[in-house]
Amino acid sequence: MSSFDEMDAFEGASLSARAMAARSQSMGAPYLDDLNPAQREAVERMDGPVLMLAGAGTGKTKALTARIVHLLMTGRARPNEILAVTFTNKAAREMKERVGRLLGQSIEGMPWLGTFHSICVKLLRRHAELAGLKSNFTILDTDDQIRLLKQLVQAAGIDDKRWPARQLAGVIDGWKNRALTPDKVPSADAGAYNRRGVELYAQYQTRLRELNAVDFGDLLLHVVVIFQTHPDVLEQYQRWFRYILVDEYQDTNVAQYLWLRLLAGGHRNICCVGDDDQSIYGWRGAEVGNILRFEKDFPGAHVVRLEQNYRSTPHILAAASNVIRGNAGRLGKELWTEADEGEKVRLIGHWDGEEEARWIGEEIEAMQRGTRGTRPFGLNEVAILVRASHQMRAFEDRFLTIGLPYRVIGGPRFYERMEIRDAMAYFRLVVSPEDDLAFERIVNTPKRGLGDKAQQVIQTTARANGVSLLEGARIAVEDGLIKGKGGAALRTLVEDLRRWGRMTGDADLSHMELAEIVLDESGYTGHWQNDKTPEAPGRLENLKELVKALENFENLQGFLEHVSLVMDNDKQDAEQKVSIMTLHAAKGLEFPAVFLPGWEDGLFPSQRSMDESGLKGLEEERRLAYVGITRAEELCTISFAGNRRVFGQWQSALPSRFVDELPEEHVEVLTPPGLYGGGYGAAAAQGGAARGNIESRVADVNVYNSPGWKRMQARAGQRGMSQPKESRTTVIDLAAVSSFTMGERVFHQKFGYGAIIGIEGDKLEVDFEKAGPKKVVAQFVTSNDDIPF
DNA sequence: AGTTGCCGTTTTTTT
DNA sequence: AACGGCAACT
Repeated sequence: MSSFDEMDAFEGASLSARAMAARSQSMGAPYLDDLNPAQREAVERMDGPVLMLAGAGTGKTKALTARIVHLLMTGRARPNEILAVTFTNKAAREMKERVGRLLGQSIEGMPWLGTFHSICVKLLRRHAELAGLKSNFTILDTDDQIRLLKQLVQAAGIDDKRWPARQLAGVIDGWKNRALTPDKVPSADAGAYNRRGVELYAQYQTRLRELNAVDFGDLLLHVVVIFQTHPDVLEQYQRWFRYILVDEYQDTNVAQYLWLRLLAGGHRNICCVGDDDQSIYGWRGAEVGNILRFEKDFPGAHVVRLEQNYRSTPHILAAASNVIRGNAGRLGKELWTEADEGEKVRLIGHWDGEEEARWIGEEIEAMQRGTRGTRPFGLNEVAILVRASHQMRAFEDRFLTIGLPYRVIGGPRFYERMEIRDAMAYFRLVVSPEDDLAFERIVNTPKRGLGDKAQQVIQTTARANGVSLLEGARIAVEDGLIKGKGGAALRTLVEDLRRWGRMTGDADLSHMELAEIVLDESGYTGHWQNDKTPEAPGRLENLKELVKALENFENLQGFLEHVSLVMDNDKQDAEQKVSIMTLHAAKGLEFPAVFLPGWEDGLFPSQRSMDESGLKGLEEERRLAYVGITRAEELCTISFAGNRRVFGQWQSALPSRFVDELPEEHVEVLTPPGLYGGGYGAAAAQGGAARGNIESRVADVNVYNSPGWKRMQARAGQRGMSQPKESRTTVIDLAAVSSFTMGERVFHQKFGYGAIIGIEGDKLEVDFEKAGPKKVVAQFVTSNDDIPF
C-alpha cells in the first residue's frame, strides 16, 4: 500500500482548494484587514524561506494562523499539504482553533498541524520497517526508559551508583537531540568516561528494537535517519508538504533542525517563527544558533520583524529591553507600543522567602480590593512566576494559611502519577501482550506473592523460549516452576489478561467498561481501597478520572497513543485563582499582573546554570528574566529575599545581578511595610537614589542597611550560615509563635480537622478525625478559631 | 516475601 | 525538608 493513499483520503474531508479560492475572492479577506504591516508582510510573502522574528506580545500566533488561512484561501495548498509544527500540544490546539475560527468553519483535514513528536509518530508508523520496527511500536515514557537502562547497566556489571540510569538517560537524550546514532557519536564525546556510555547507548537501541519500542528522542531520530537513508521517501514528503511553518523556532534542537531542513530542501517554502530573546531551553538541547543562522541556511530568506507590542505598558517593555540588552549576539529587535504609560515596574526586597510570600499574599489581597492605587484585579489576572519549582512551596503554604485560592501550573502531571501508570500498564498489556515493561510493572502490583525469585524464573523461562514475559509466565505456570500462592496468583493473572484481551473485540462492551473490569478484577482497585494512607482516596479518584478520560476515544489503543504524546494537565476550572508556575511554564502566556519573586544571585540567575554553561548559561538566564517581565501586561513586581531555606539549610544571598540591569527611571522601589523601623526607609532612600544604583537604593530602604541585617551577616559569617528565624520571630512572625494547647481542635489542609494530643517544640501530634493520629509541623496547622493575621 | 529505617539526592522541563 | 532507593530485618 502506498503511504499516500491515506493522505489522499483527507482530501474529501476538507474544503477543496478551488472552493476556498473562490470564497476568498468573493468575500475579500477579513483576516488580513486587522494585521499590522509587518504581520501582513509575514502572511503574504508565501513563497521561499521566511523568518518571522516575533518579539514577545507582538501577535505572532495571529500572523501564523492568518498565514495558514491565506495559503488555503489563495489555493496555494490544501489543508493536508501544510506542515505546521509546534512544540506543545497546547500551541497546536490553539492554532487549530484559531485557523478554524478565521475560516468560519472547522477544518477536519489539517492532519499535519501538530507537535514535532506527534507528526513524527505518524511518519514513523508508516515507515516503521525502515527503522527496524513494527508499525504498532510502543512509545516509552521516561520512567520505562530509566528502568530499561538500569537493567542494561546492571547487566553490564557496572555499579549503578556510579552510573545512575537517570544520568545515562540524560546523556543519551543529549545525543538523540543532536541526531547522533551510537555509531555517529563523536570520539570527543565518547572519551574515556563516556566510552561505556556509547556501548550502553548501542545496547539500549538494540533492546528497544527487540521490544518494538521507541523513546521520545527516537521519534525524531528515526525519522531523520529514514529521510537521510531513503531519498525516495524523503522526496515524497518534500513534494507533499508544499508549505512548512514552524513555531518557536528558537527552541529547535539539532535533530528537529535537520528534520526541517530535509523536508524544506526542495521548494524551500518554509516559514519559521521565533524570538532569539526567548530561547530558554538550551539545557535540553535547543540551539539558539538555529535561528541566528537561518539566513545562512536559507539564502535569500526574507526576514520580517514583529516589533509592535500589544501586551505590555512602556515601563514594562523598557525594563525588559534594558535587561535583555546585556546579551551579546542578538538578532536585535526593539519592542514598542502605543499603550499608555501605566505603572512603573515595582521592586522590593524582603528579609526571607517566607516574608516575601507573606507580602505578595497581602499585596494580592489588596490588589483584589483595588486599594493599591490601581484598578481592582481578579485573581485570574495575577500570576507568580518562579525560577525553580521549589520556590512555589512558600507561596502555597502562605496562601493556604490565608485562604487565597491558587493553582499551580505544570508540576506533577496526571499521567505521571503512580496509580495512573500502573493502570495504564494493565491496559497496555491487554492491548499488546508482548509489552514486557508493562508486565514487569504490574506482575506484583497489587501484591501477588511474586518476589524477586519468582520474577527471575519468569525472565529465564521467557528468554529460554524466546518469548515475551507474559508468555514466559504462562509456560512457567504450566510447567509448575512457580509454587504456592504466587504460582496460583500468576496463573490467574495470565488467564485474566488473555480473557481481557479477547474482550477488546467484544462489540457489546465499551472500552470504558472493559477498563473498569480490568482494574477491578485484577485487584488493582481493591489494592487502593484497602490502603489506609491518606493519599488512597485521591488515587481512587484519579483512577475514576482515568476511566472517564477514555470516553473521548474509540478504543484503548487510541487512548494509549494519546496519553504517550499528550501529557497535558491543564484542567480548566472556573474559580478565580492566582496562578503559580515556573518561568519556563509561563512562556507564551500573559497576565495583567505578574510577580517575579526570588531575584537573588544563585537562585536567579541559577548557580547551576552558570557553573555548567558559563556565559552561555548566564545569557539564557537573562532571557528567562526577559520572558518573565514580558509576561506582564499592566503591573510587574520583582522581589528578592536576603535569606532562604535551601535543602533545609538557611542561606543568605545578594540581590540578582539582573536587578542592577533594571532601568532606574522605569522602576519604583517599594518600601517594605514598616517592619524595620518606620521612617527609616524613606529617609535613607534619598541617600541611595543619589548613588543612582537600584540595588543600593533597595539596600537603603531595606533591611540590608539595618543594624539587624549587618549583625546577622556577621553572625552568618562566623557560623557559615545564618539563622534568621530566631532573631526575626519576635518582630513579625506571629503565625509561627506556637500557641496551641492540648486537646485543641485544629485544621490541617491535607488531613482536615483533629485534636492535639501532643506538643513537642514546633511539632504537634494531632489525632485527625479522618486520617488518624499524625505528627505535623505546627505551621501547617491552624487553630480552629484563630485566623492568622 | 514484605516491612522498616537509614542514607543520599534533590530543584530548570517538555515531548 | 521530603522523597526514593536500598539494605537489613521480621
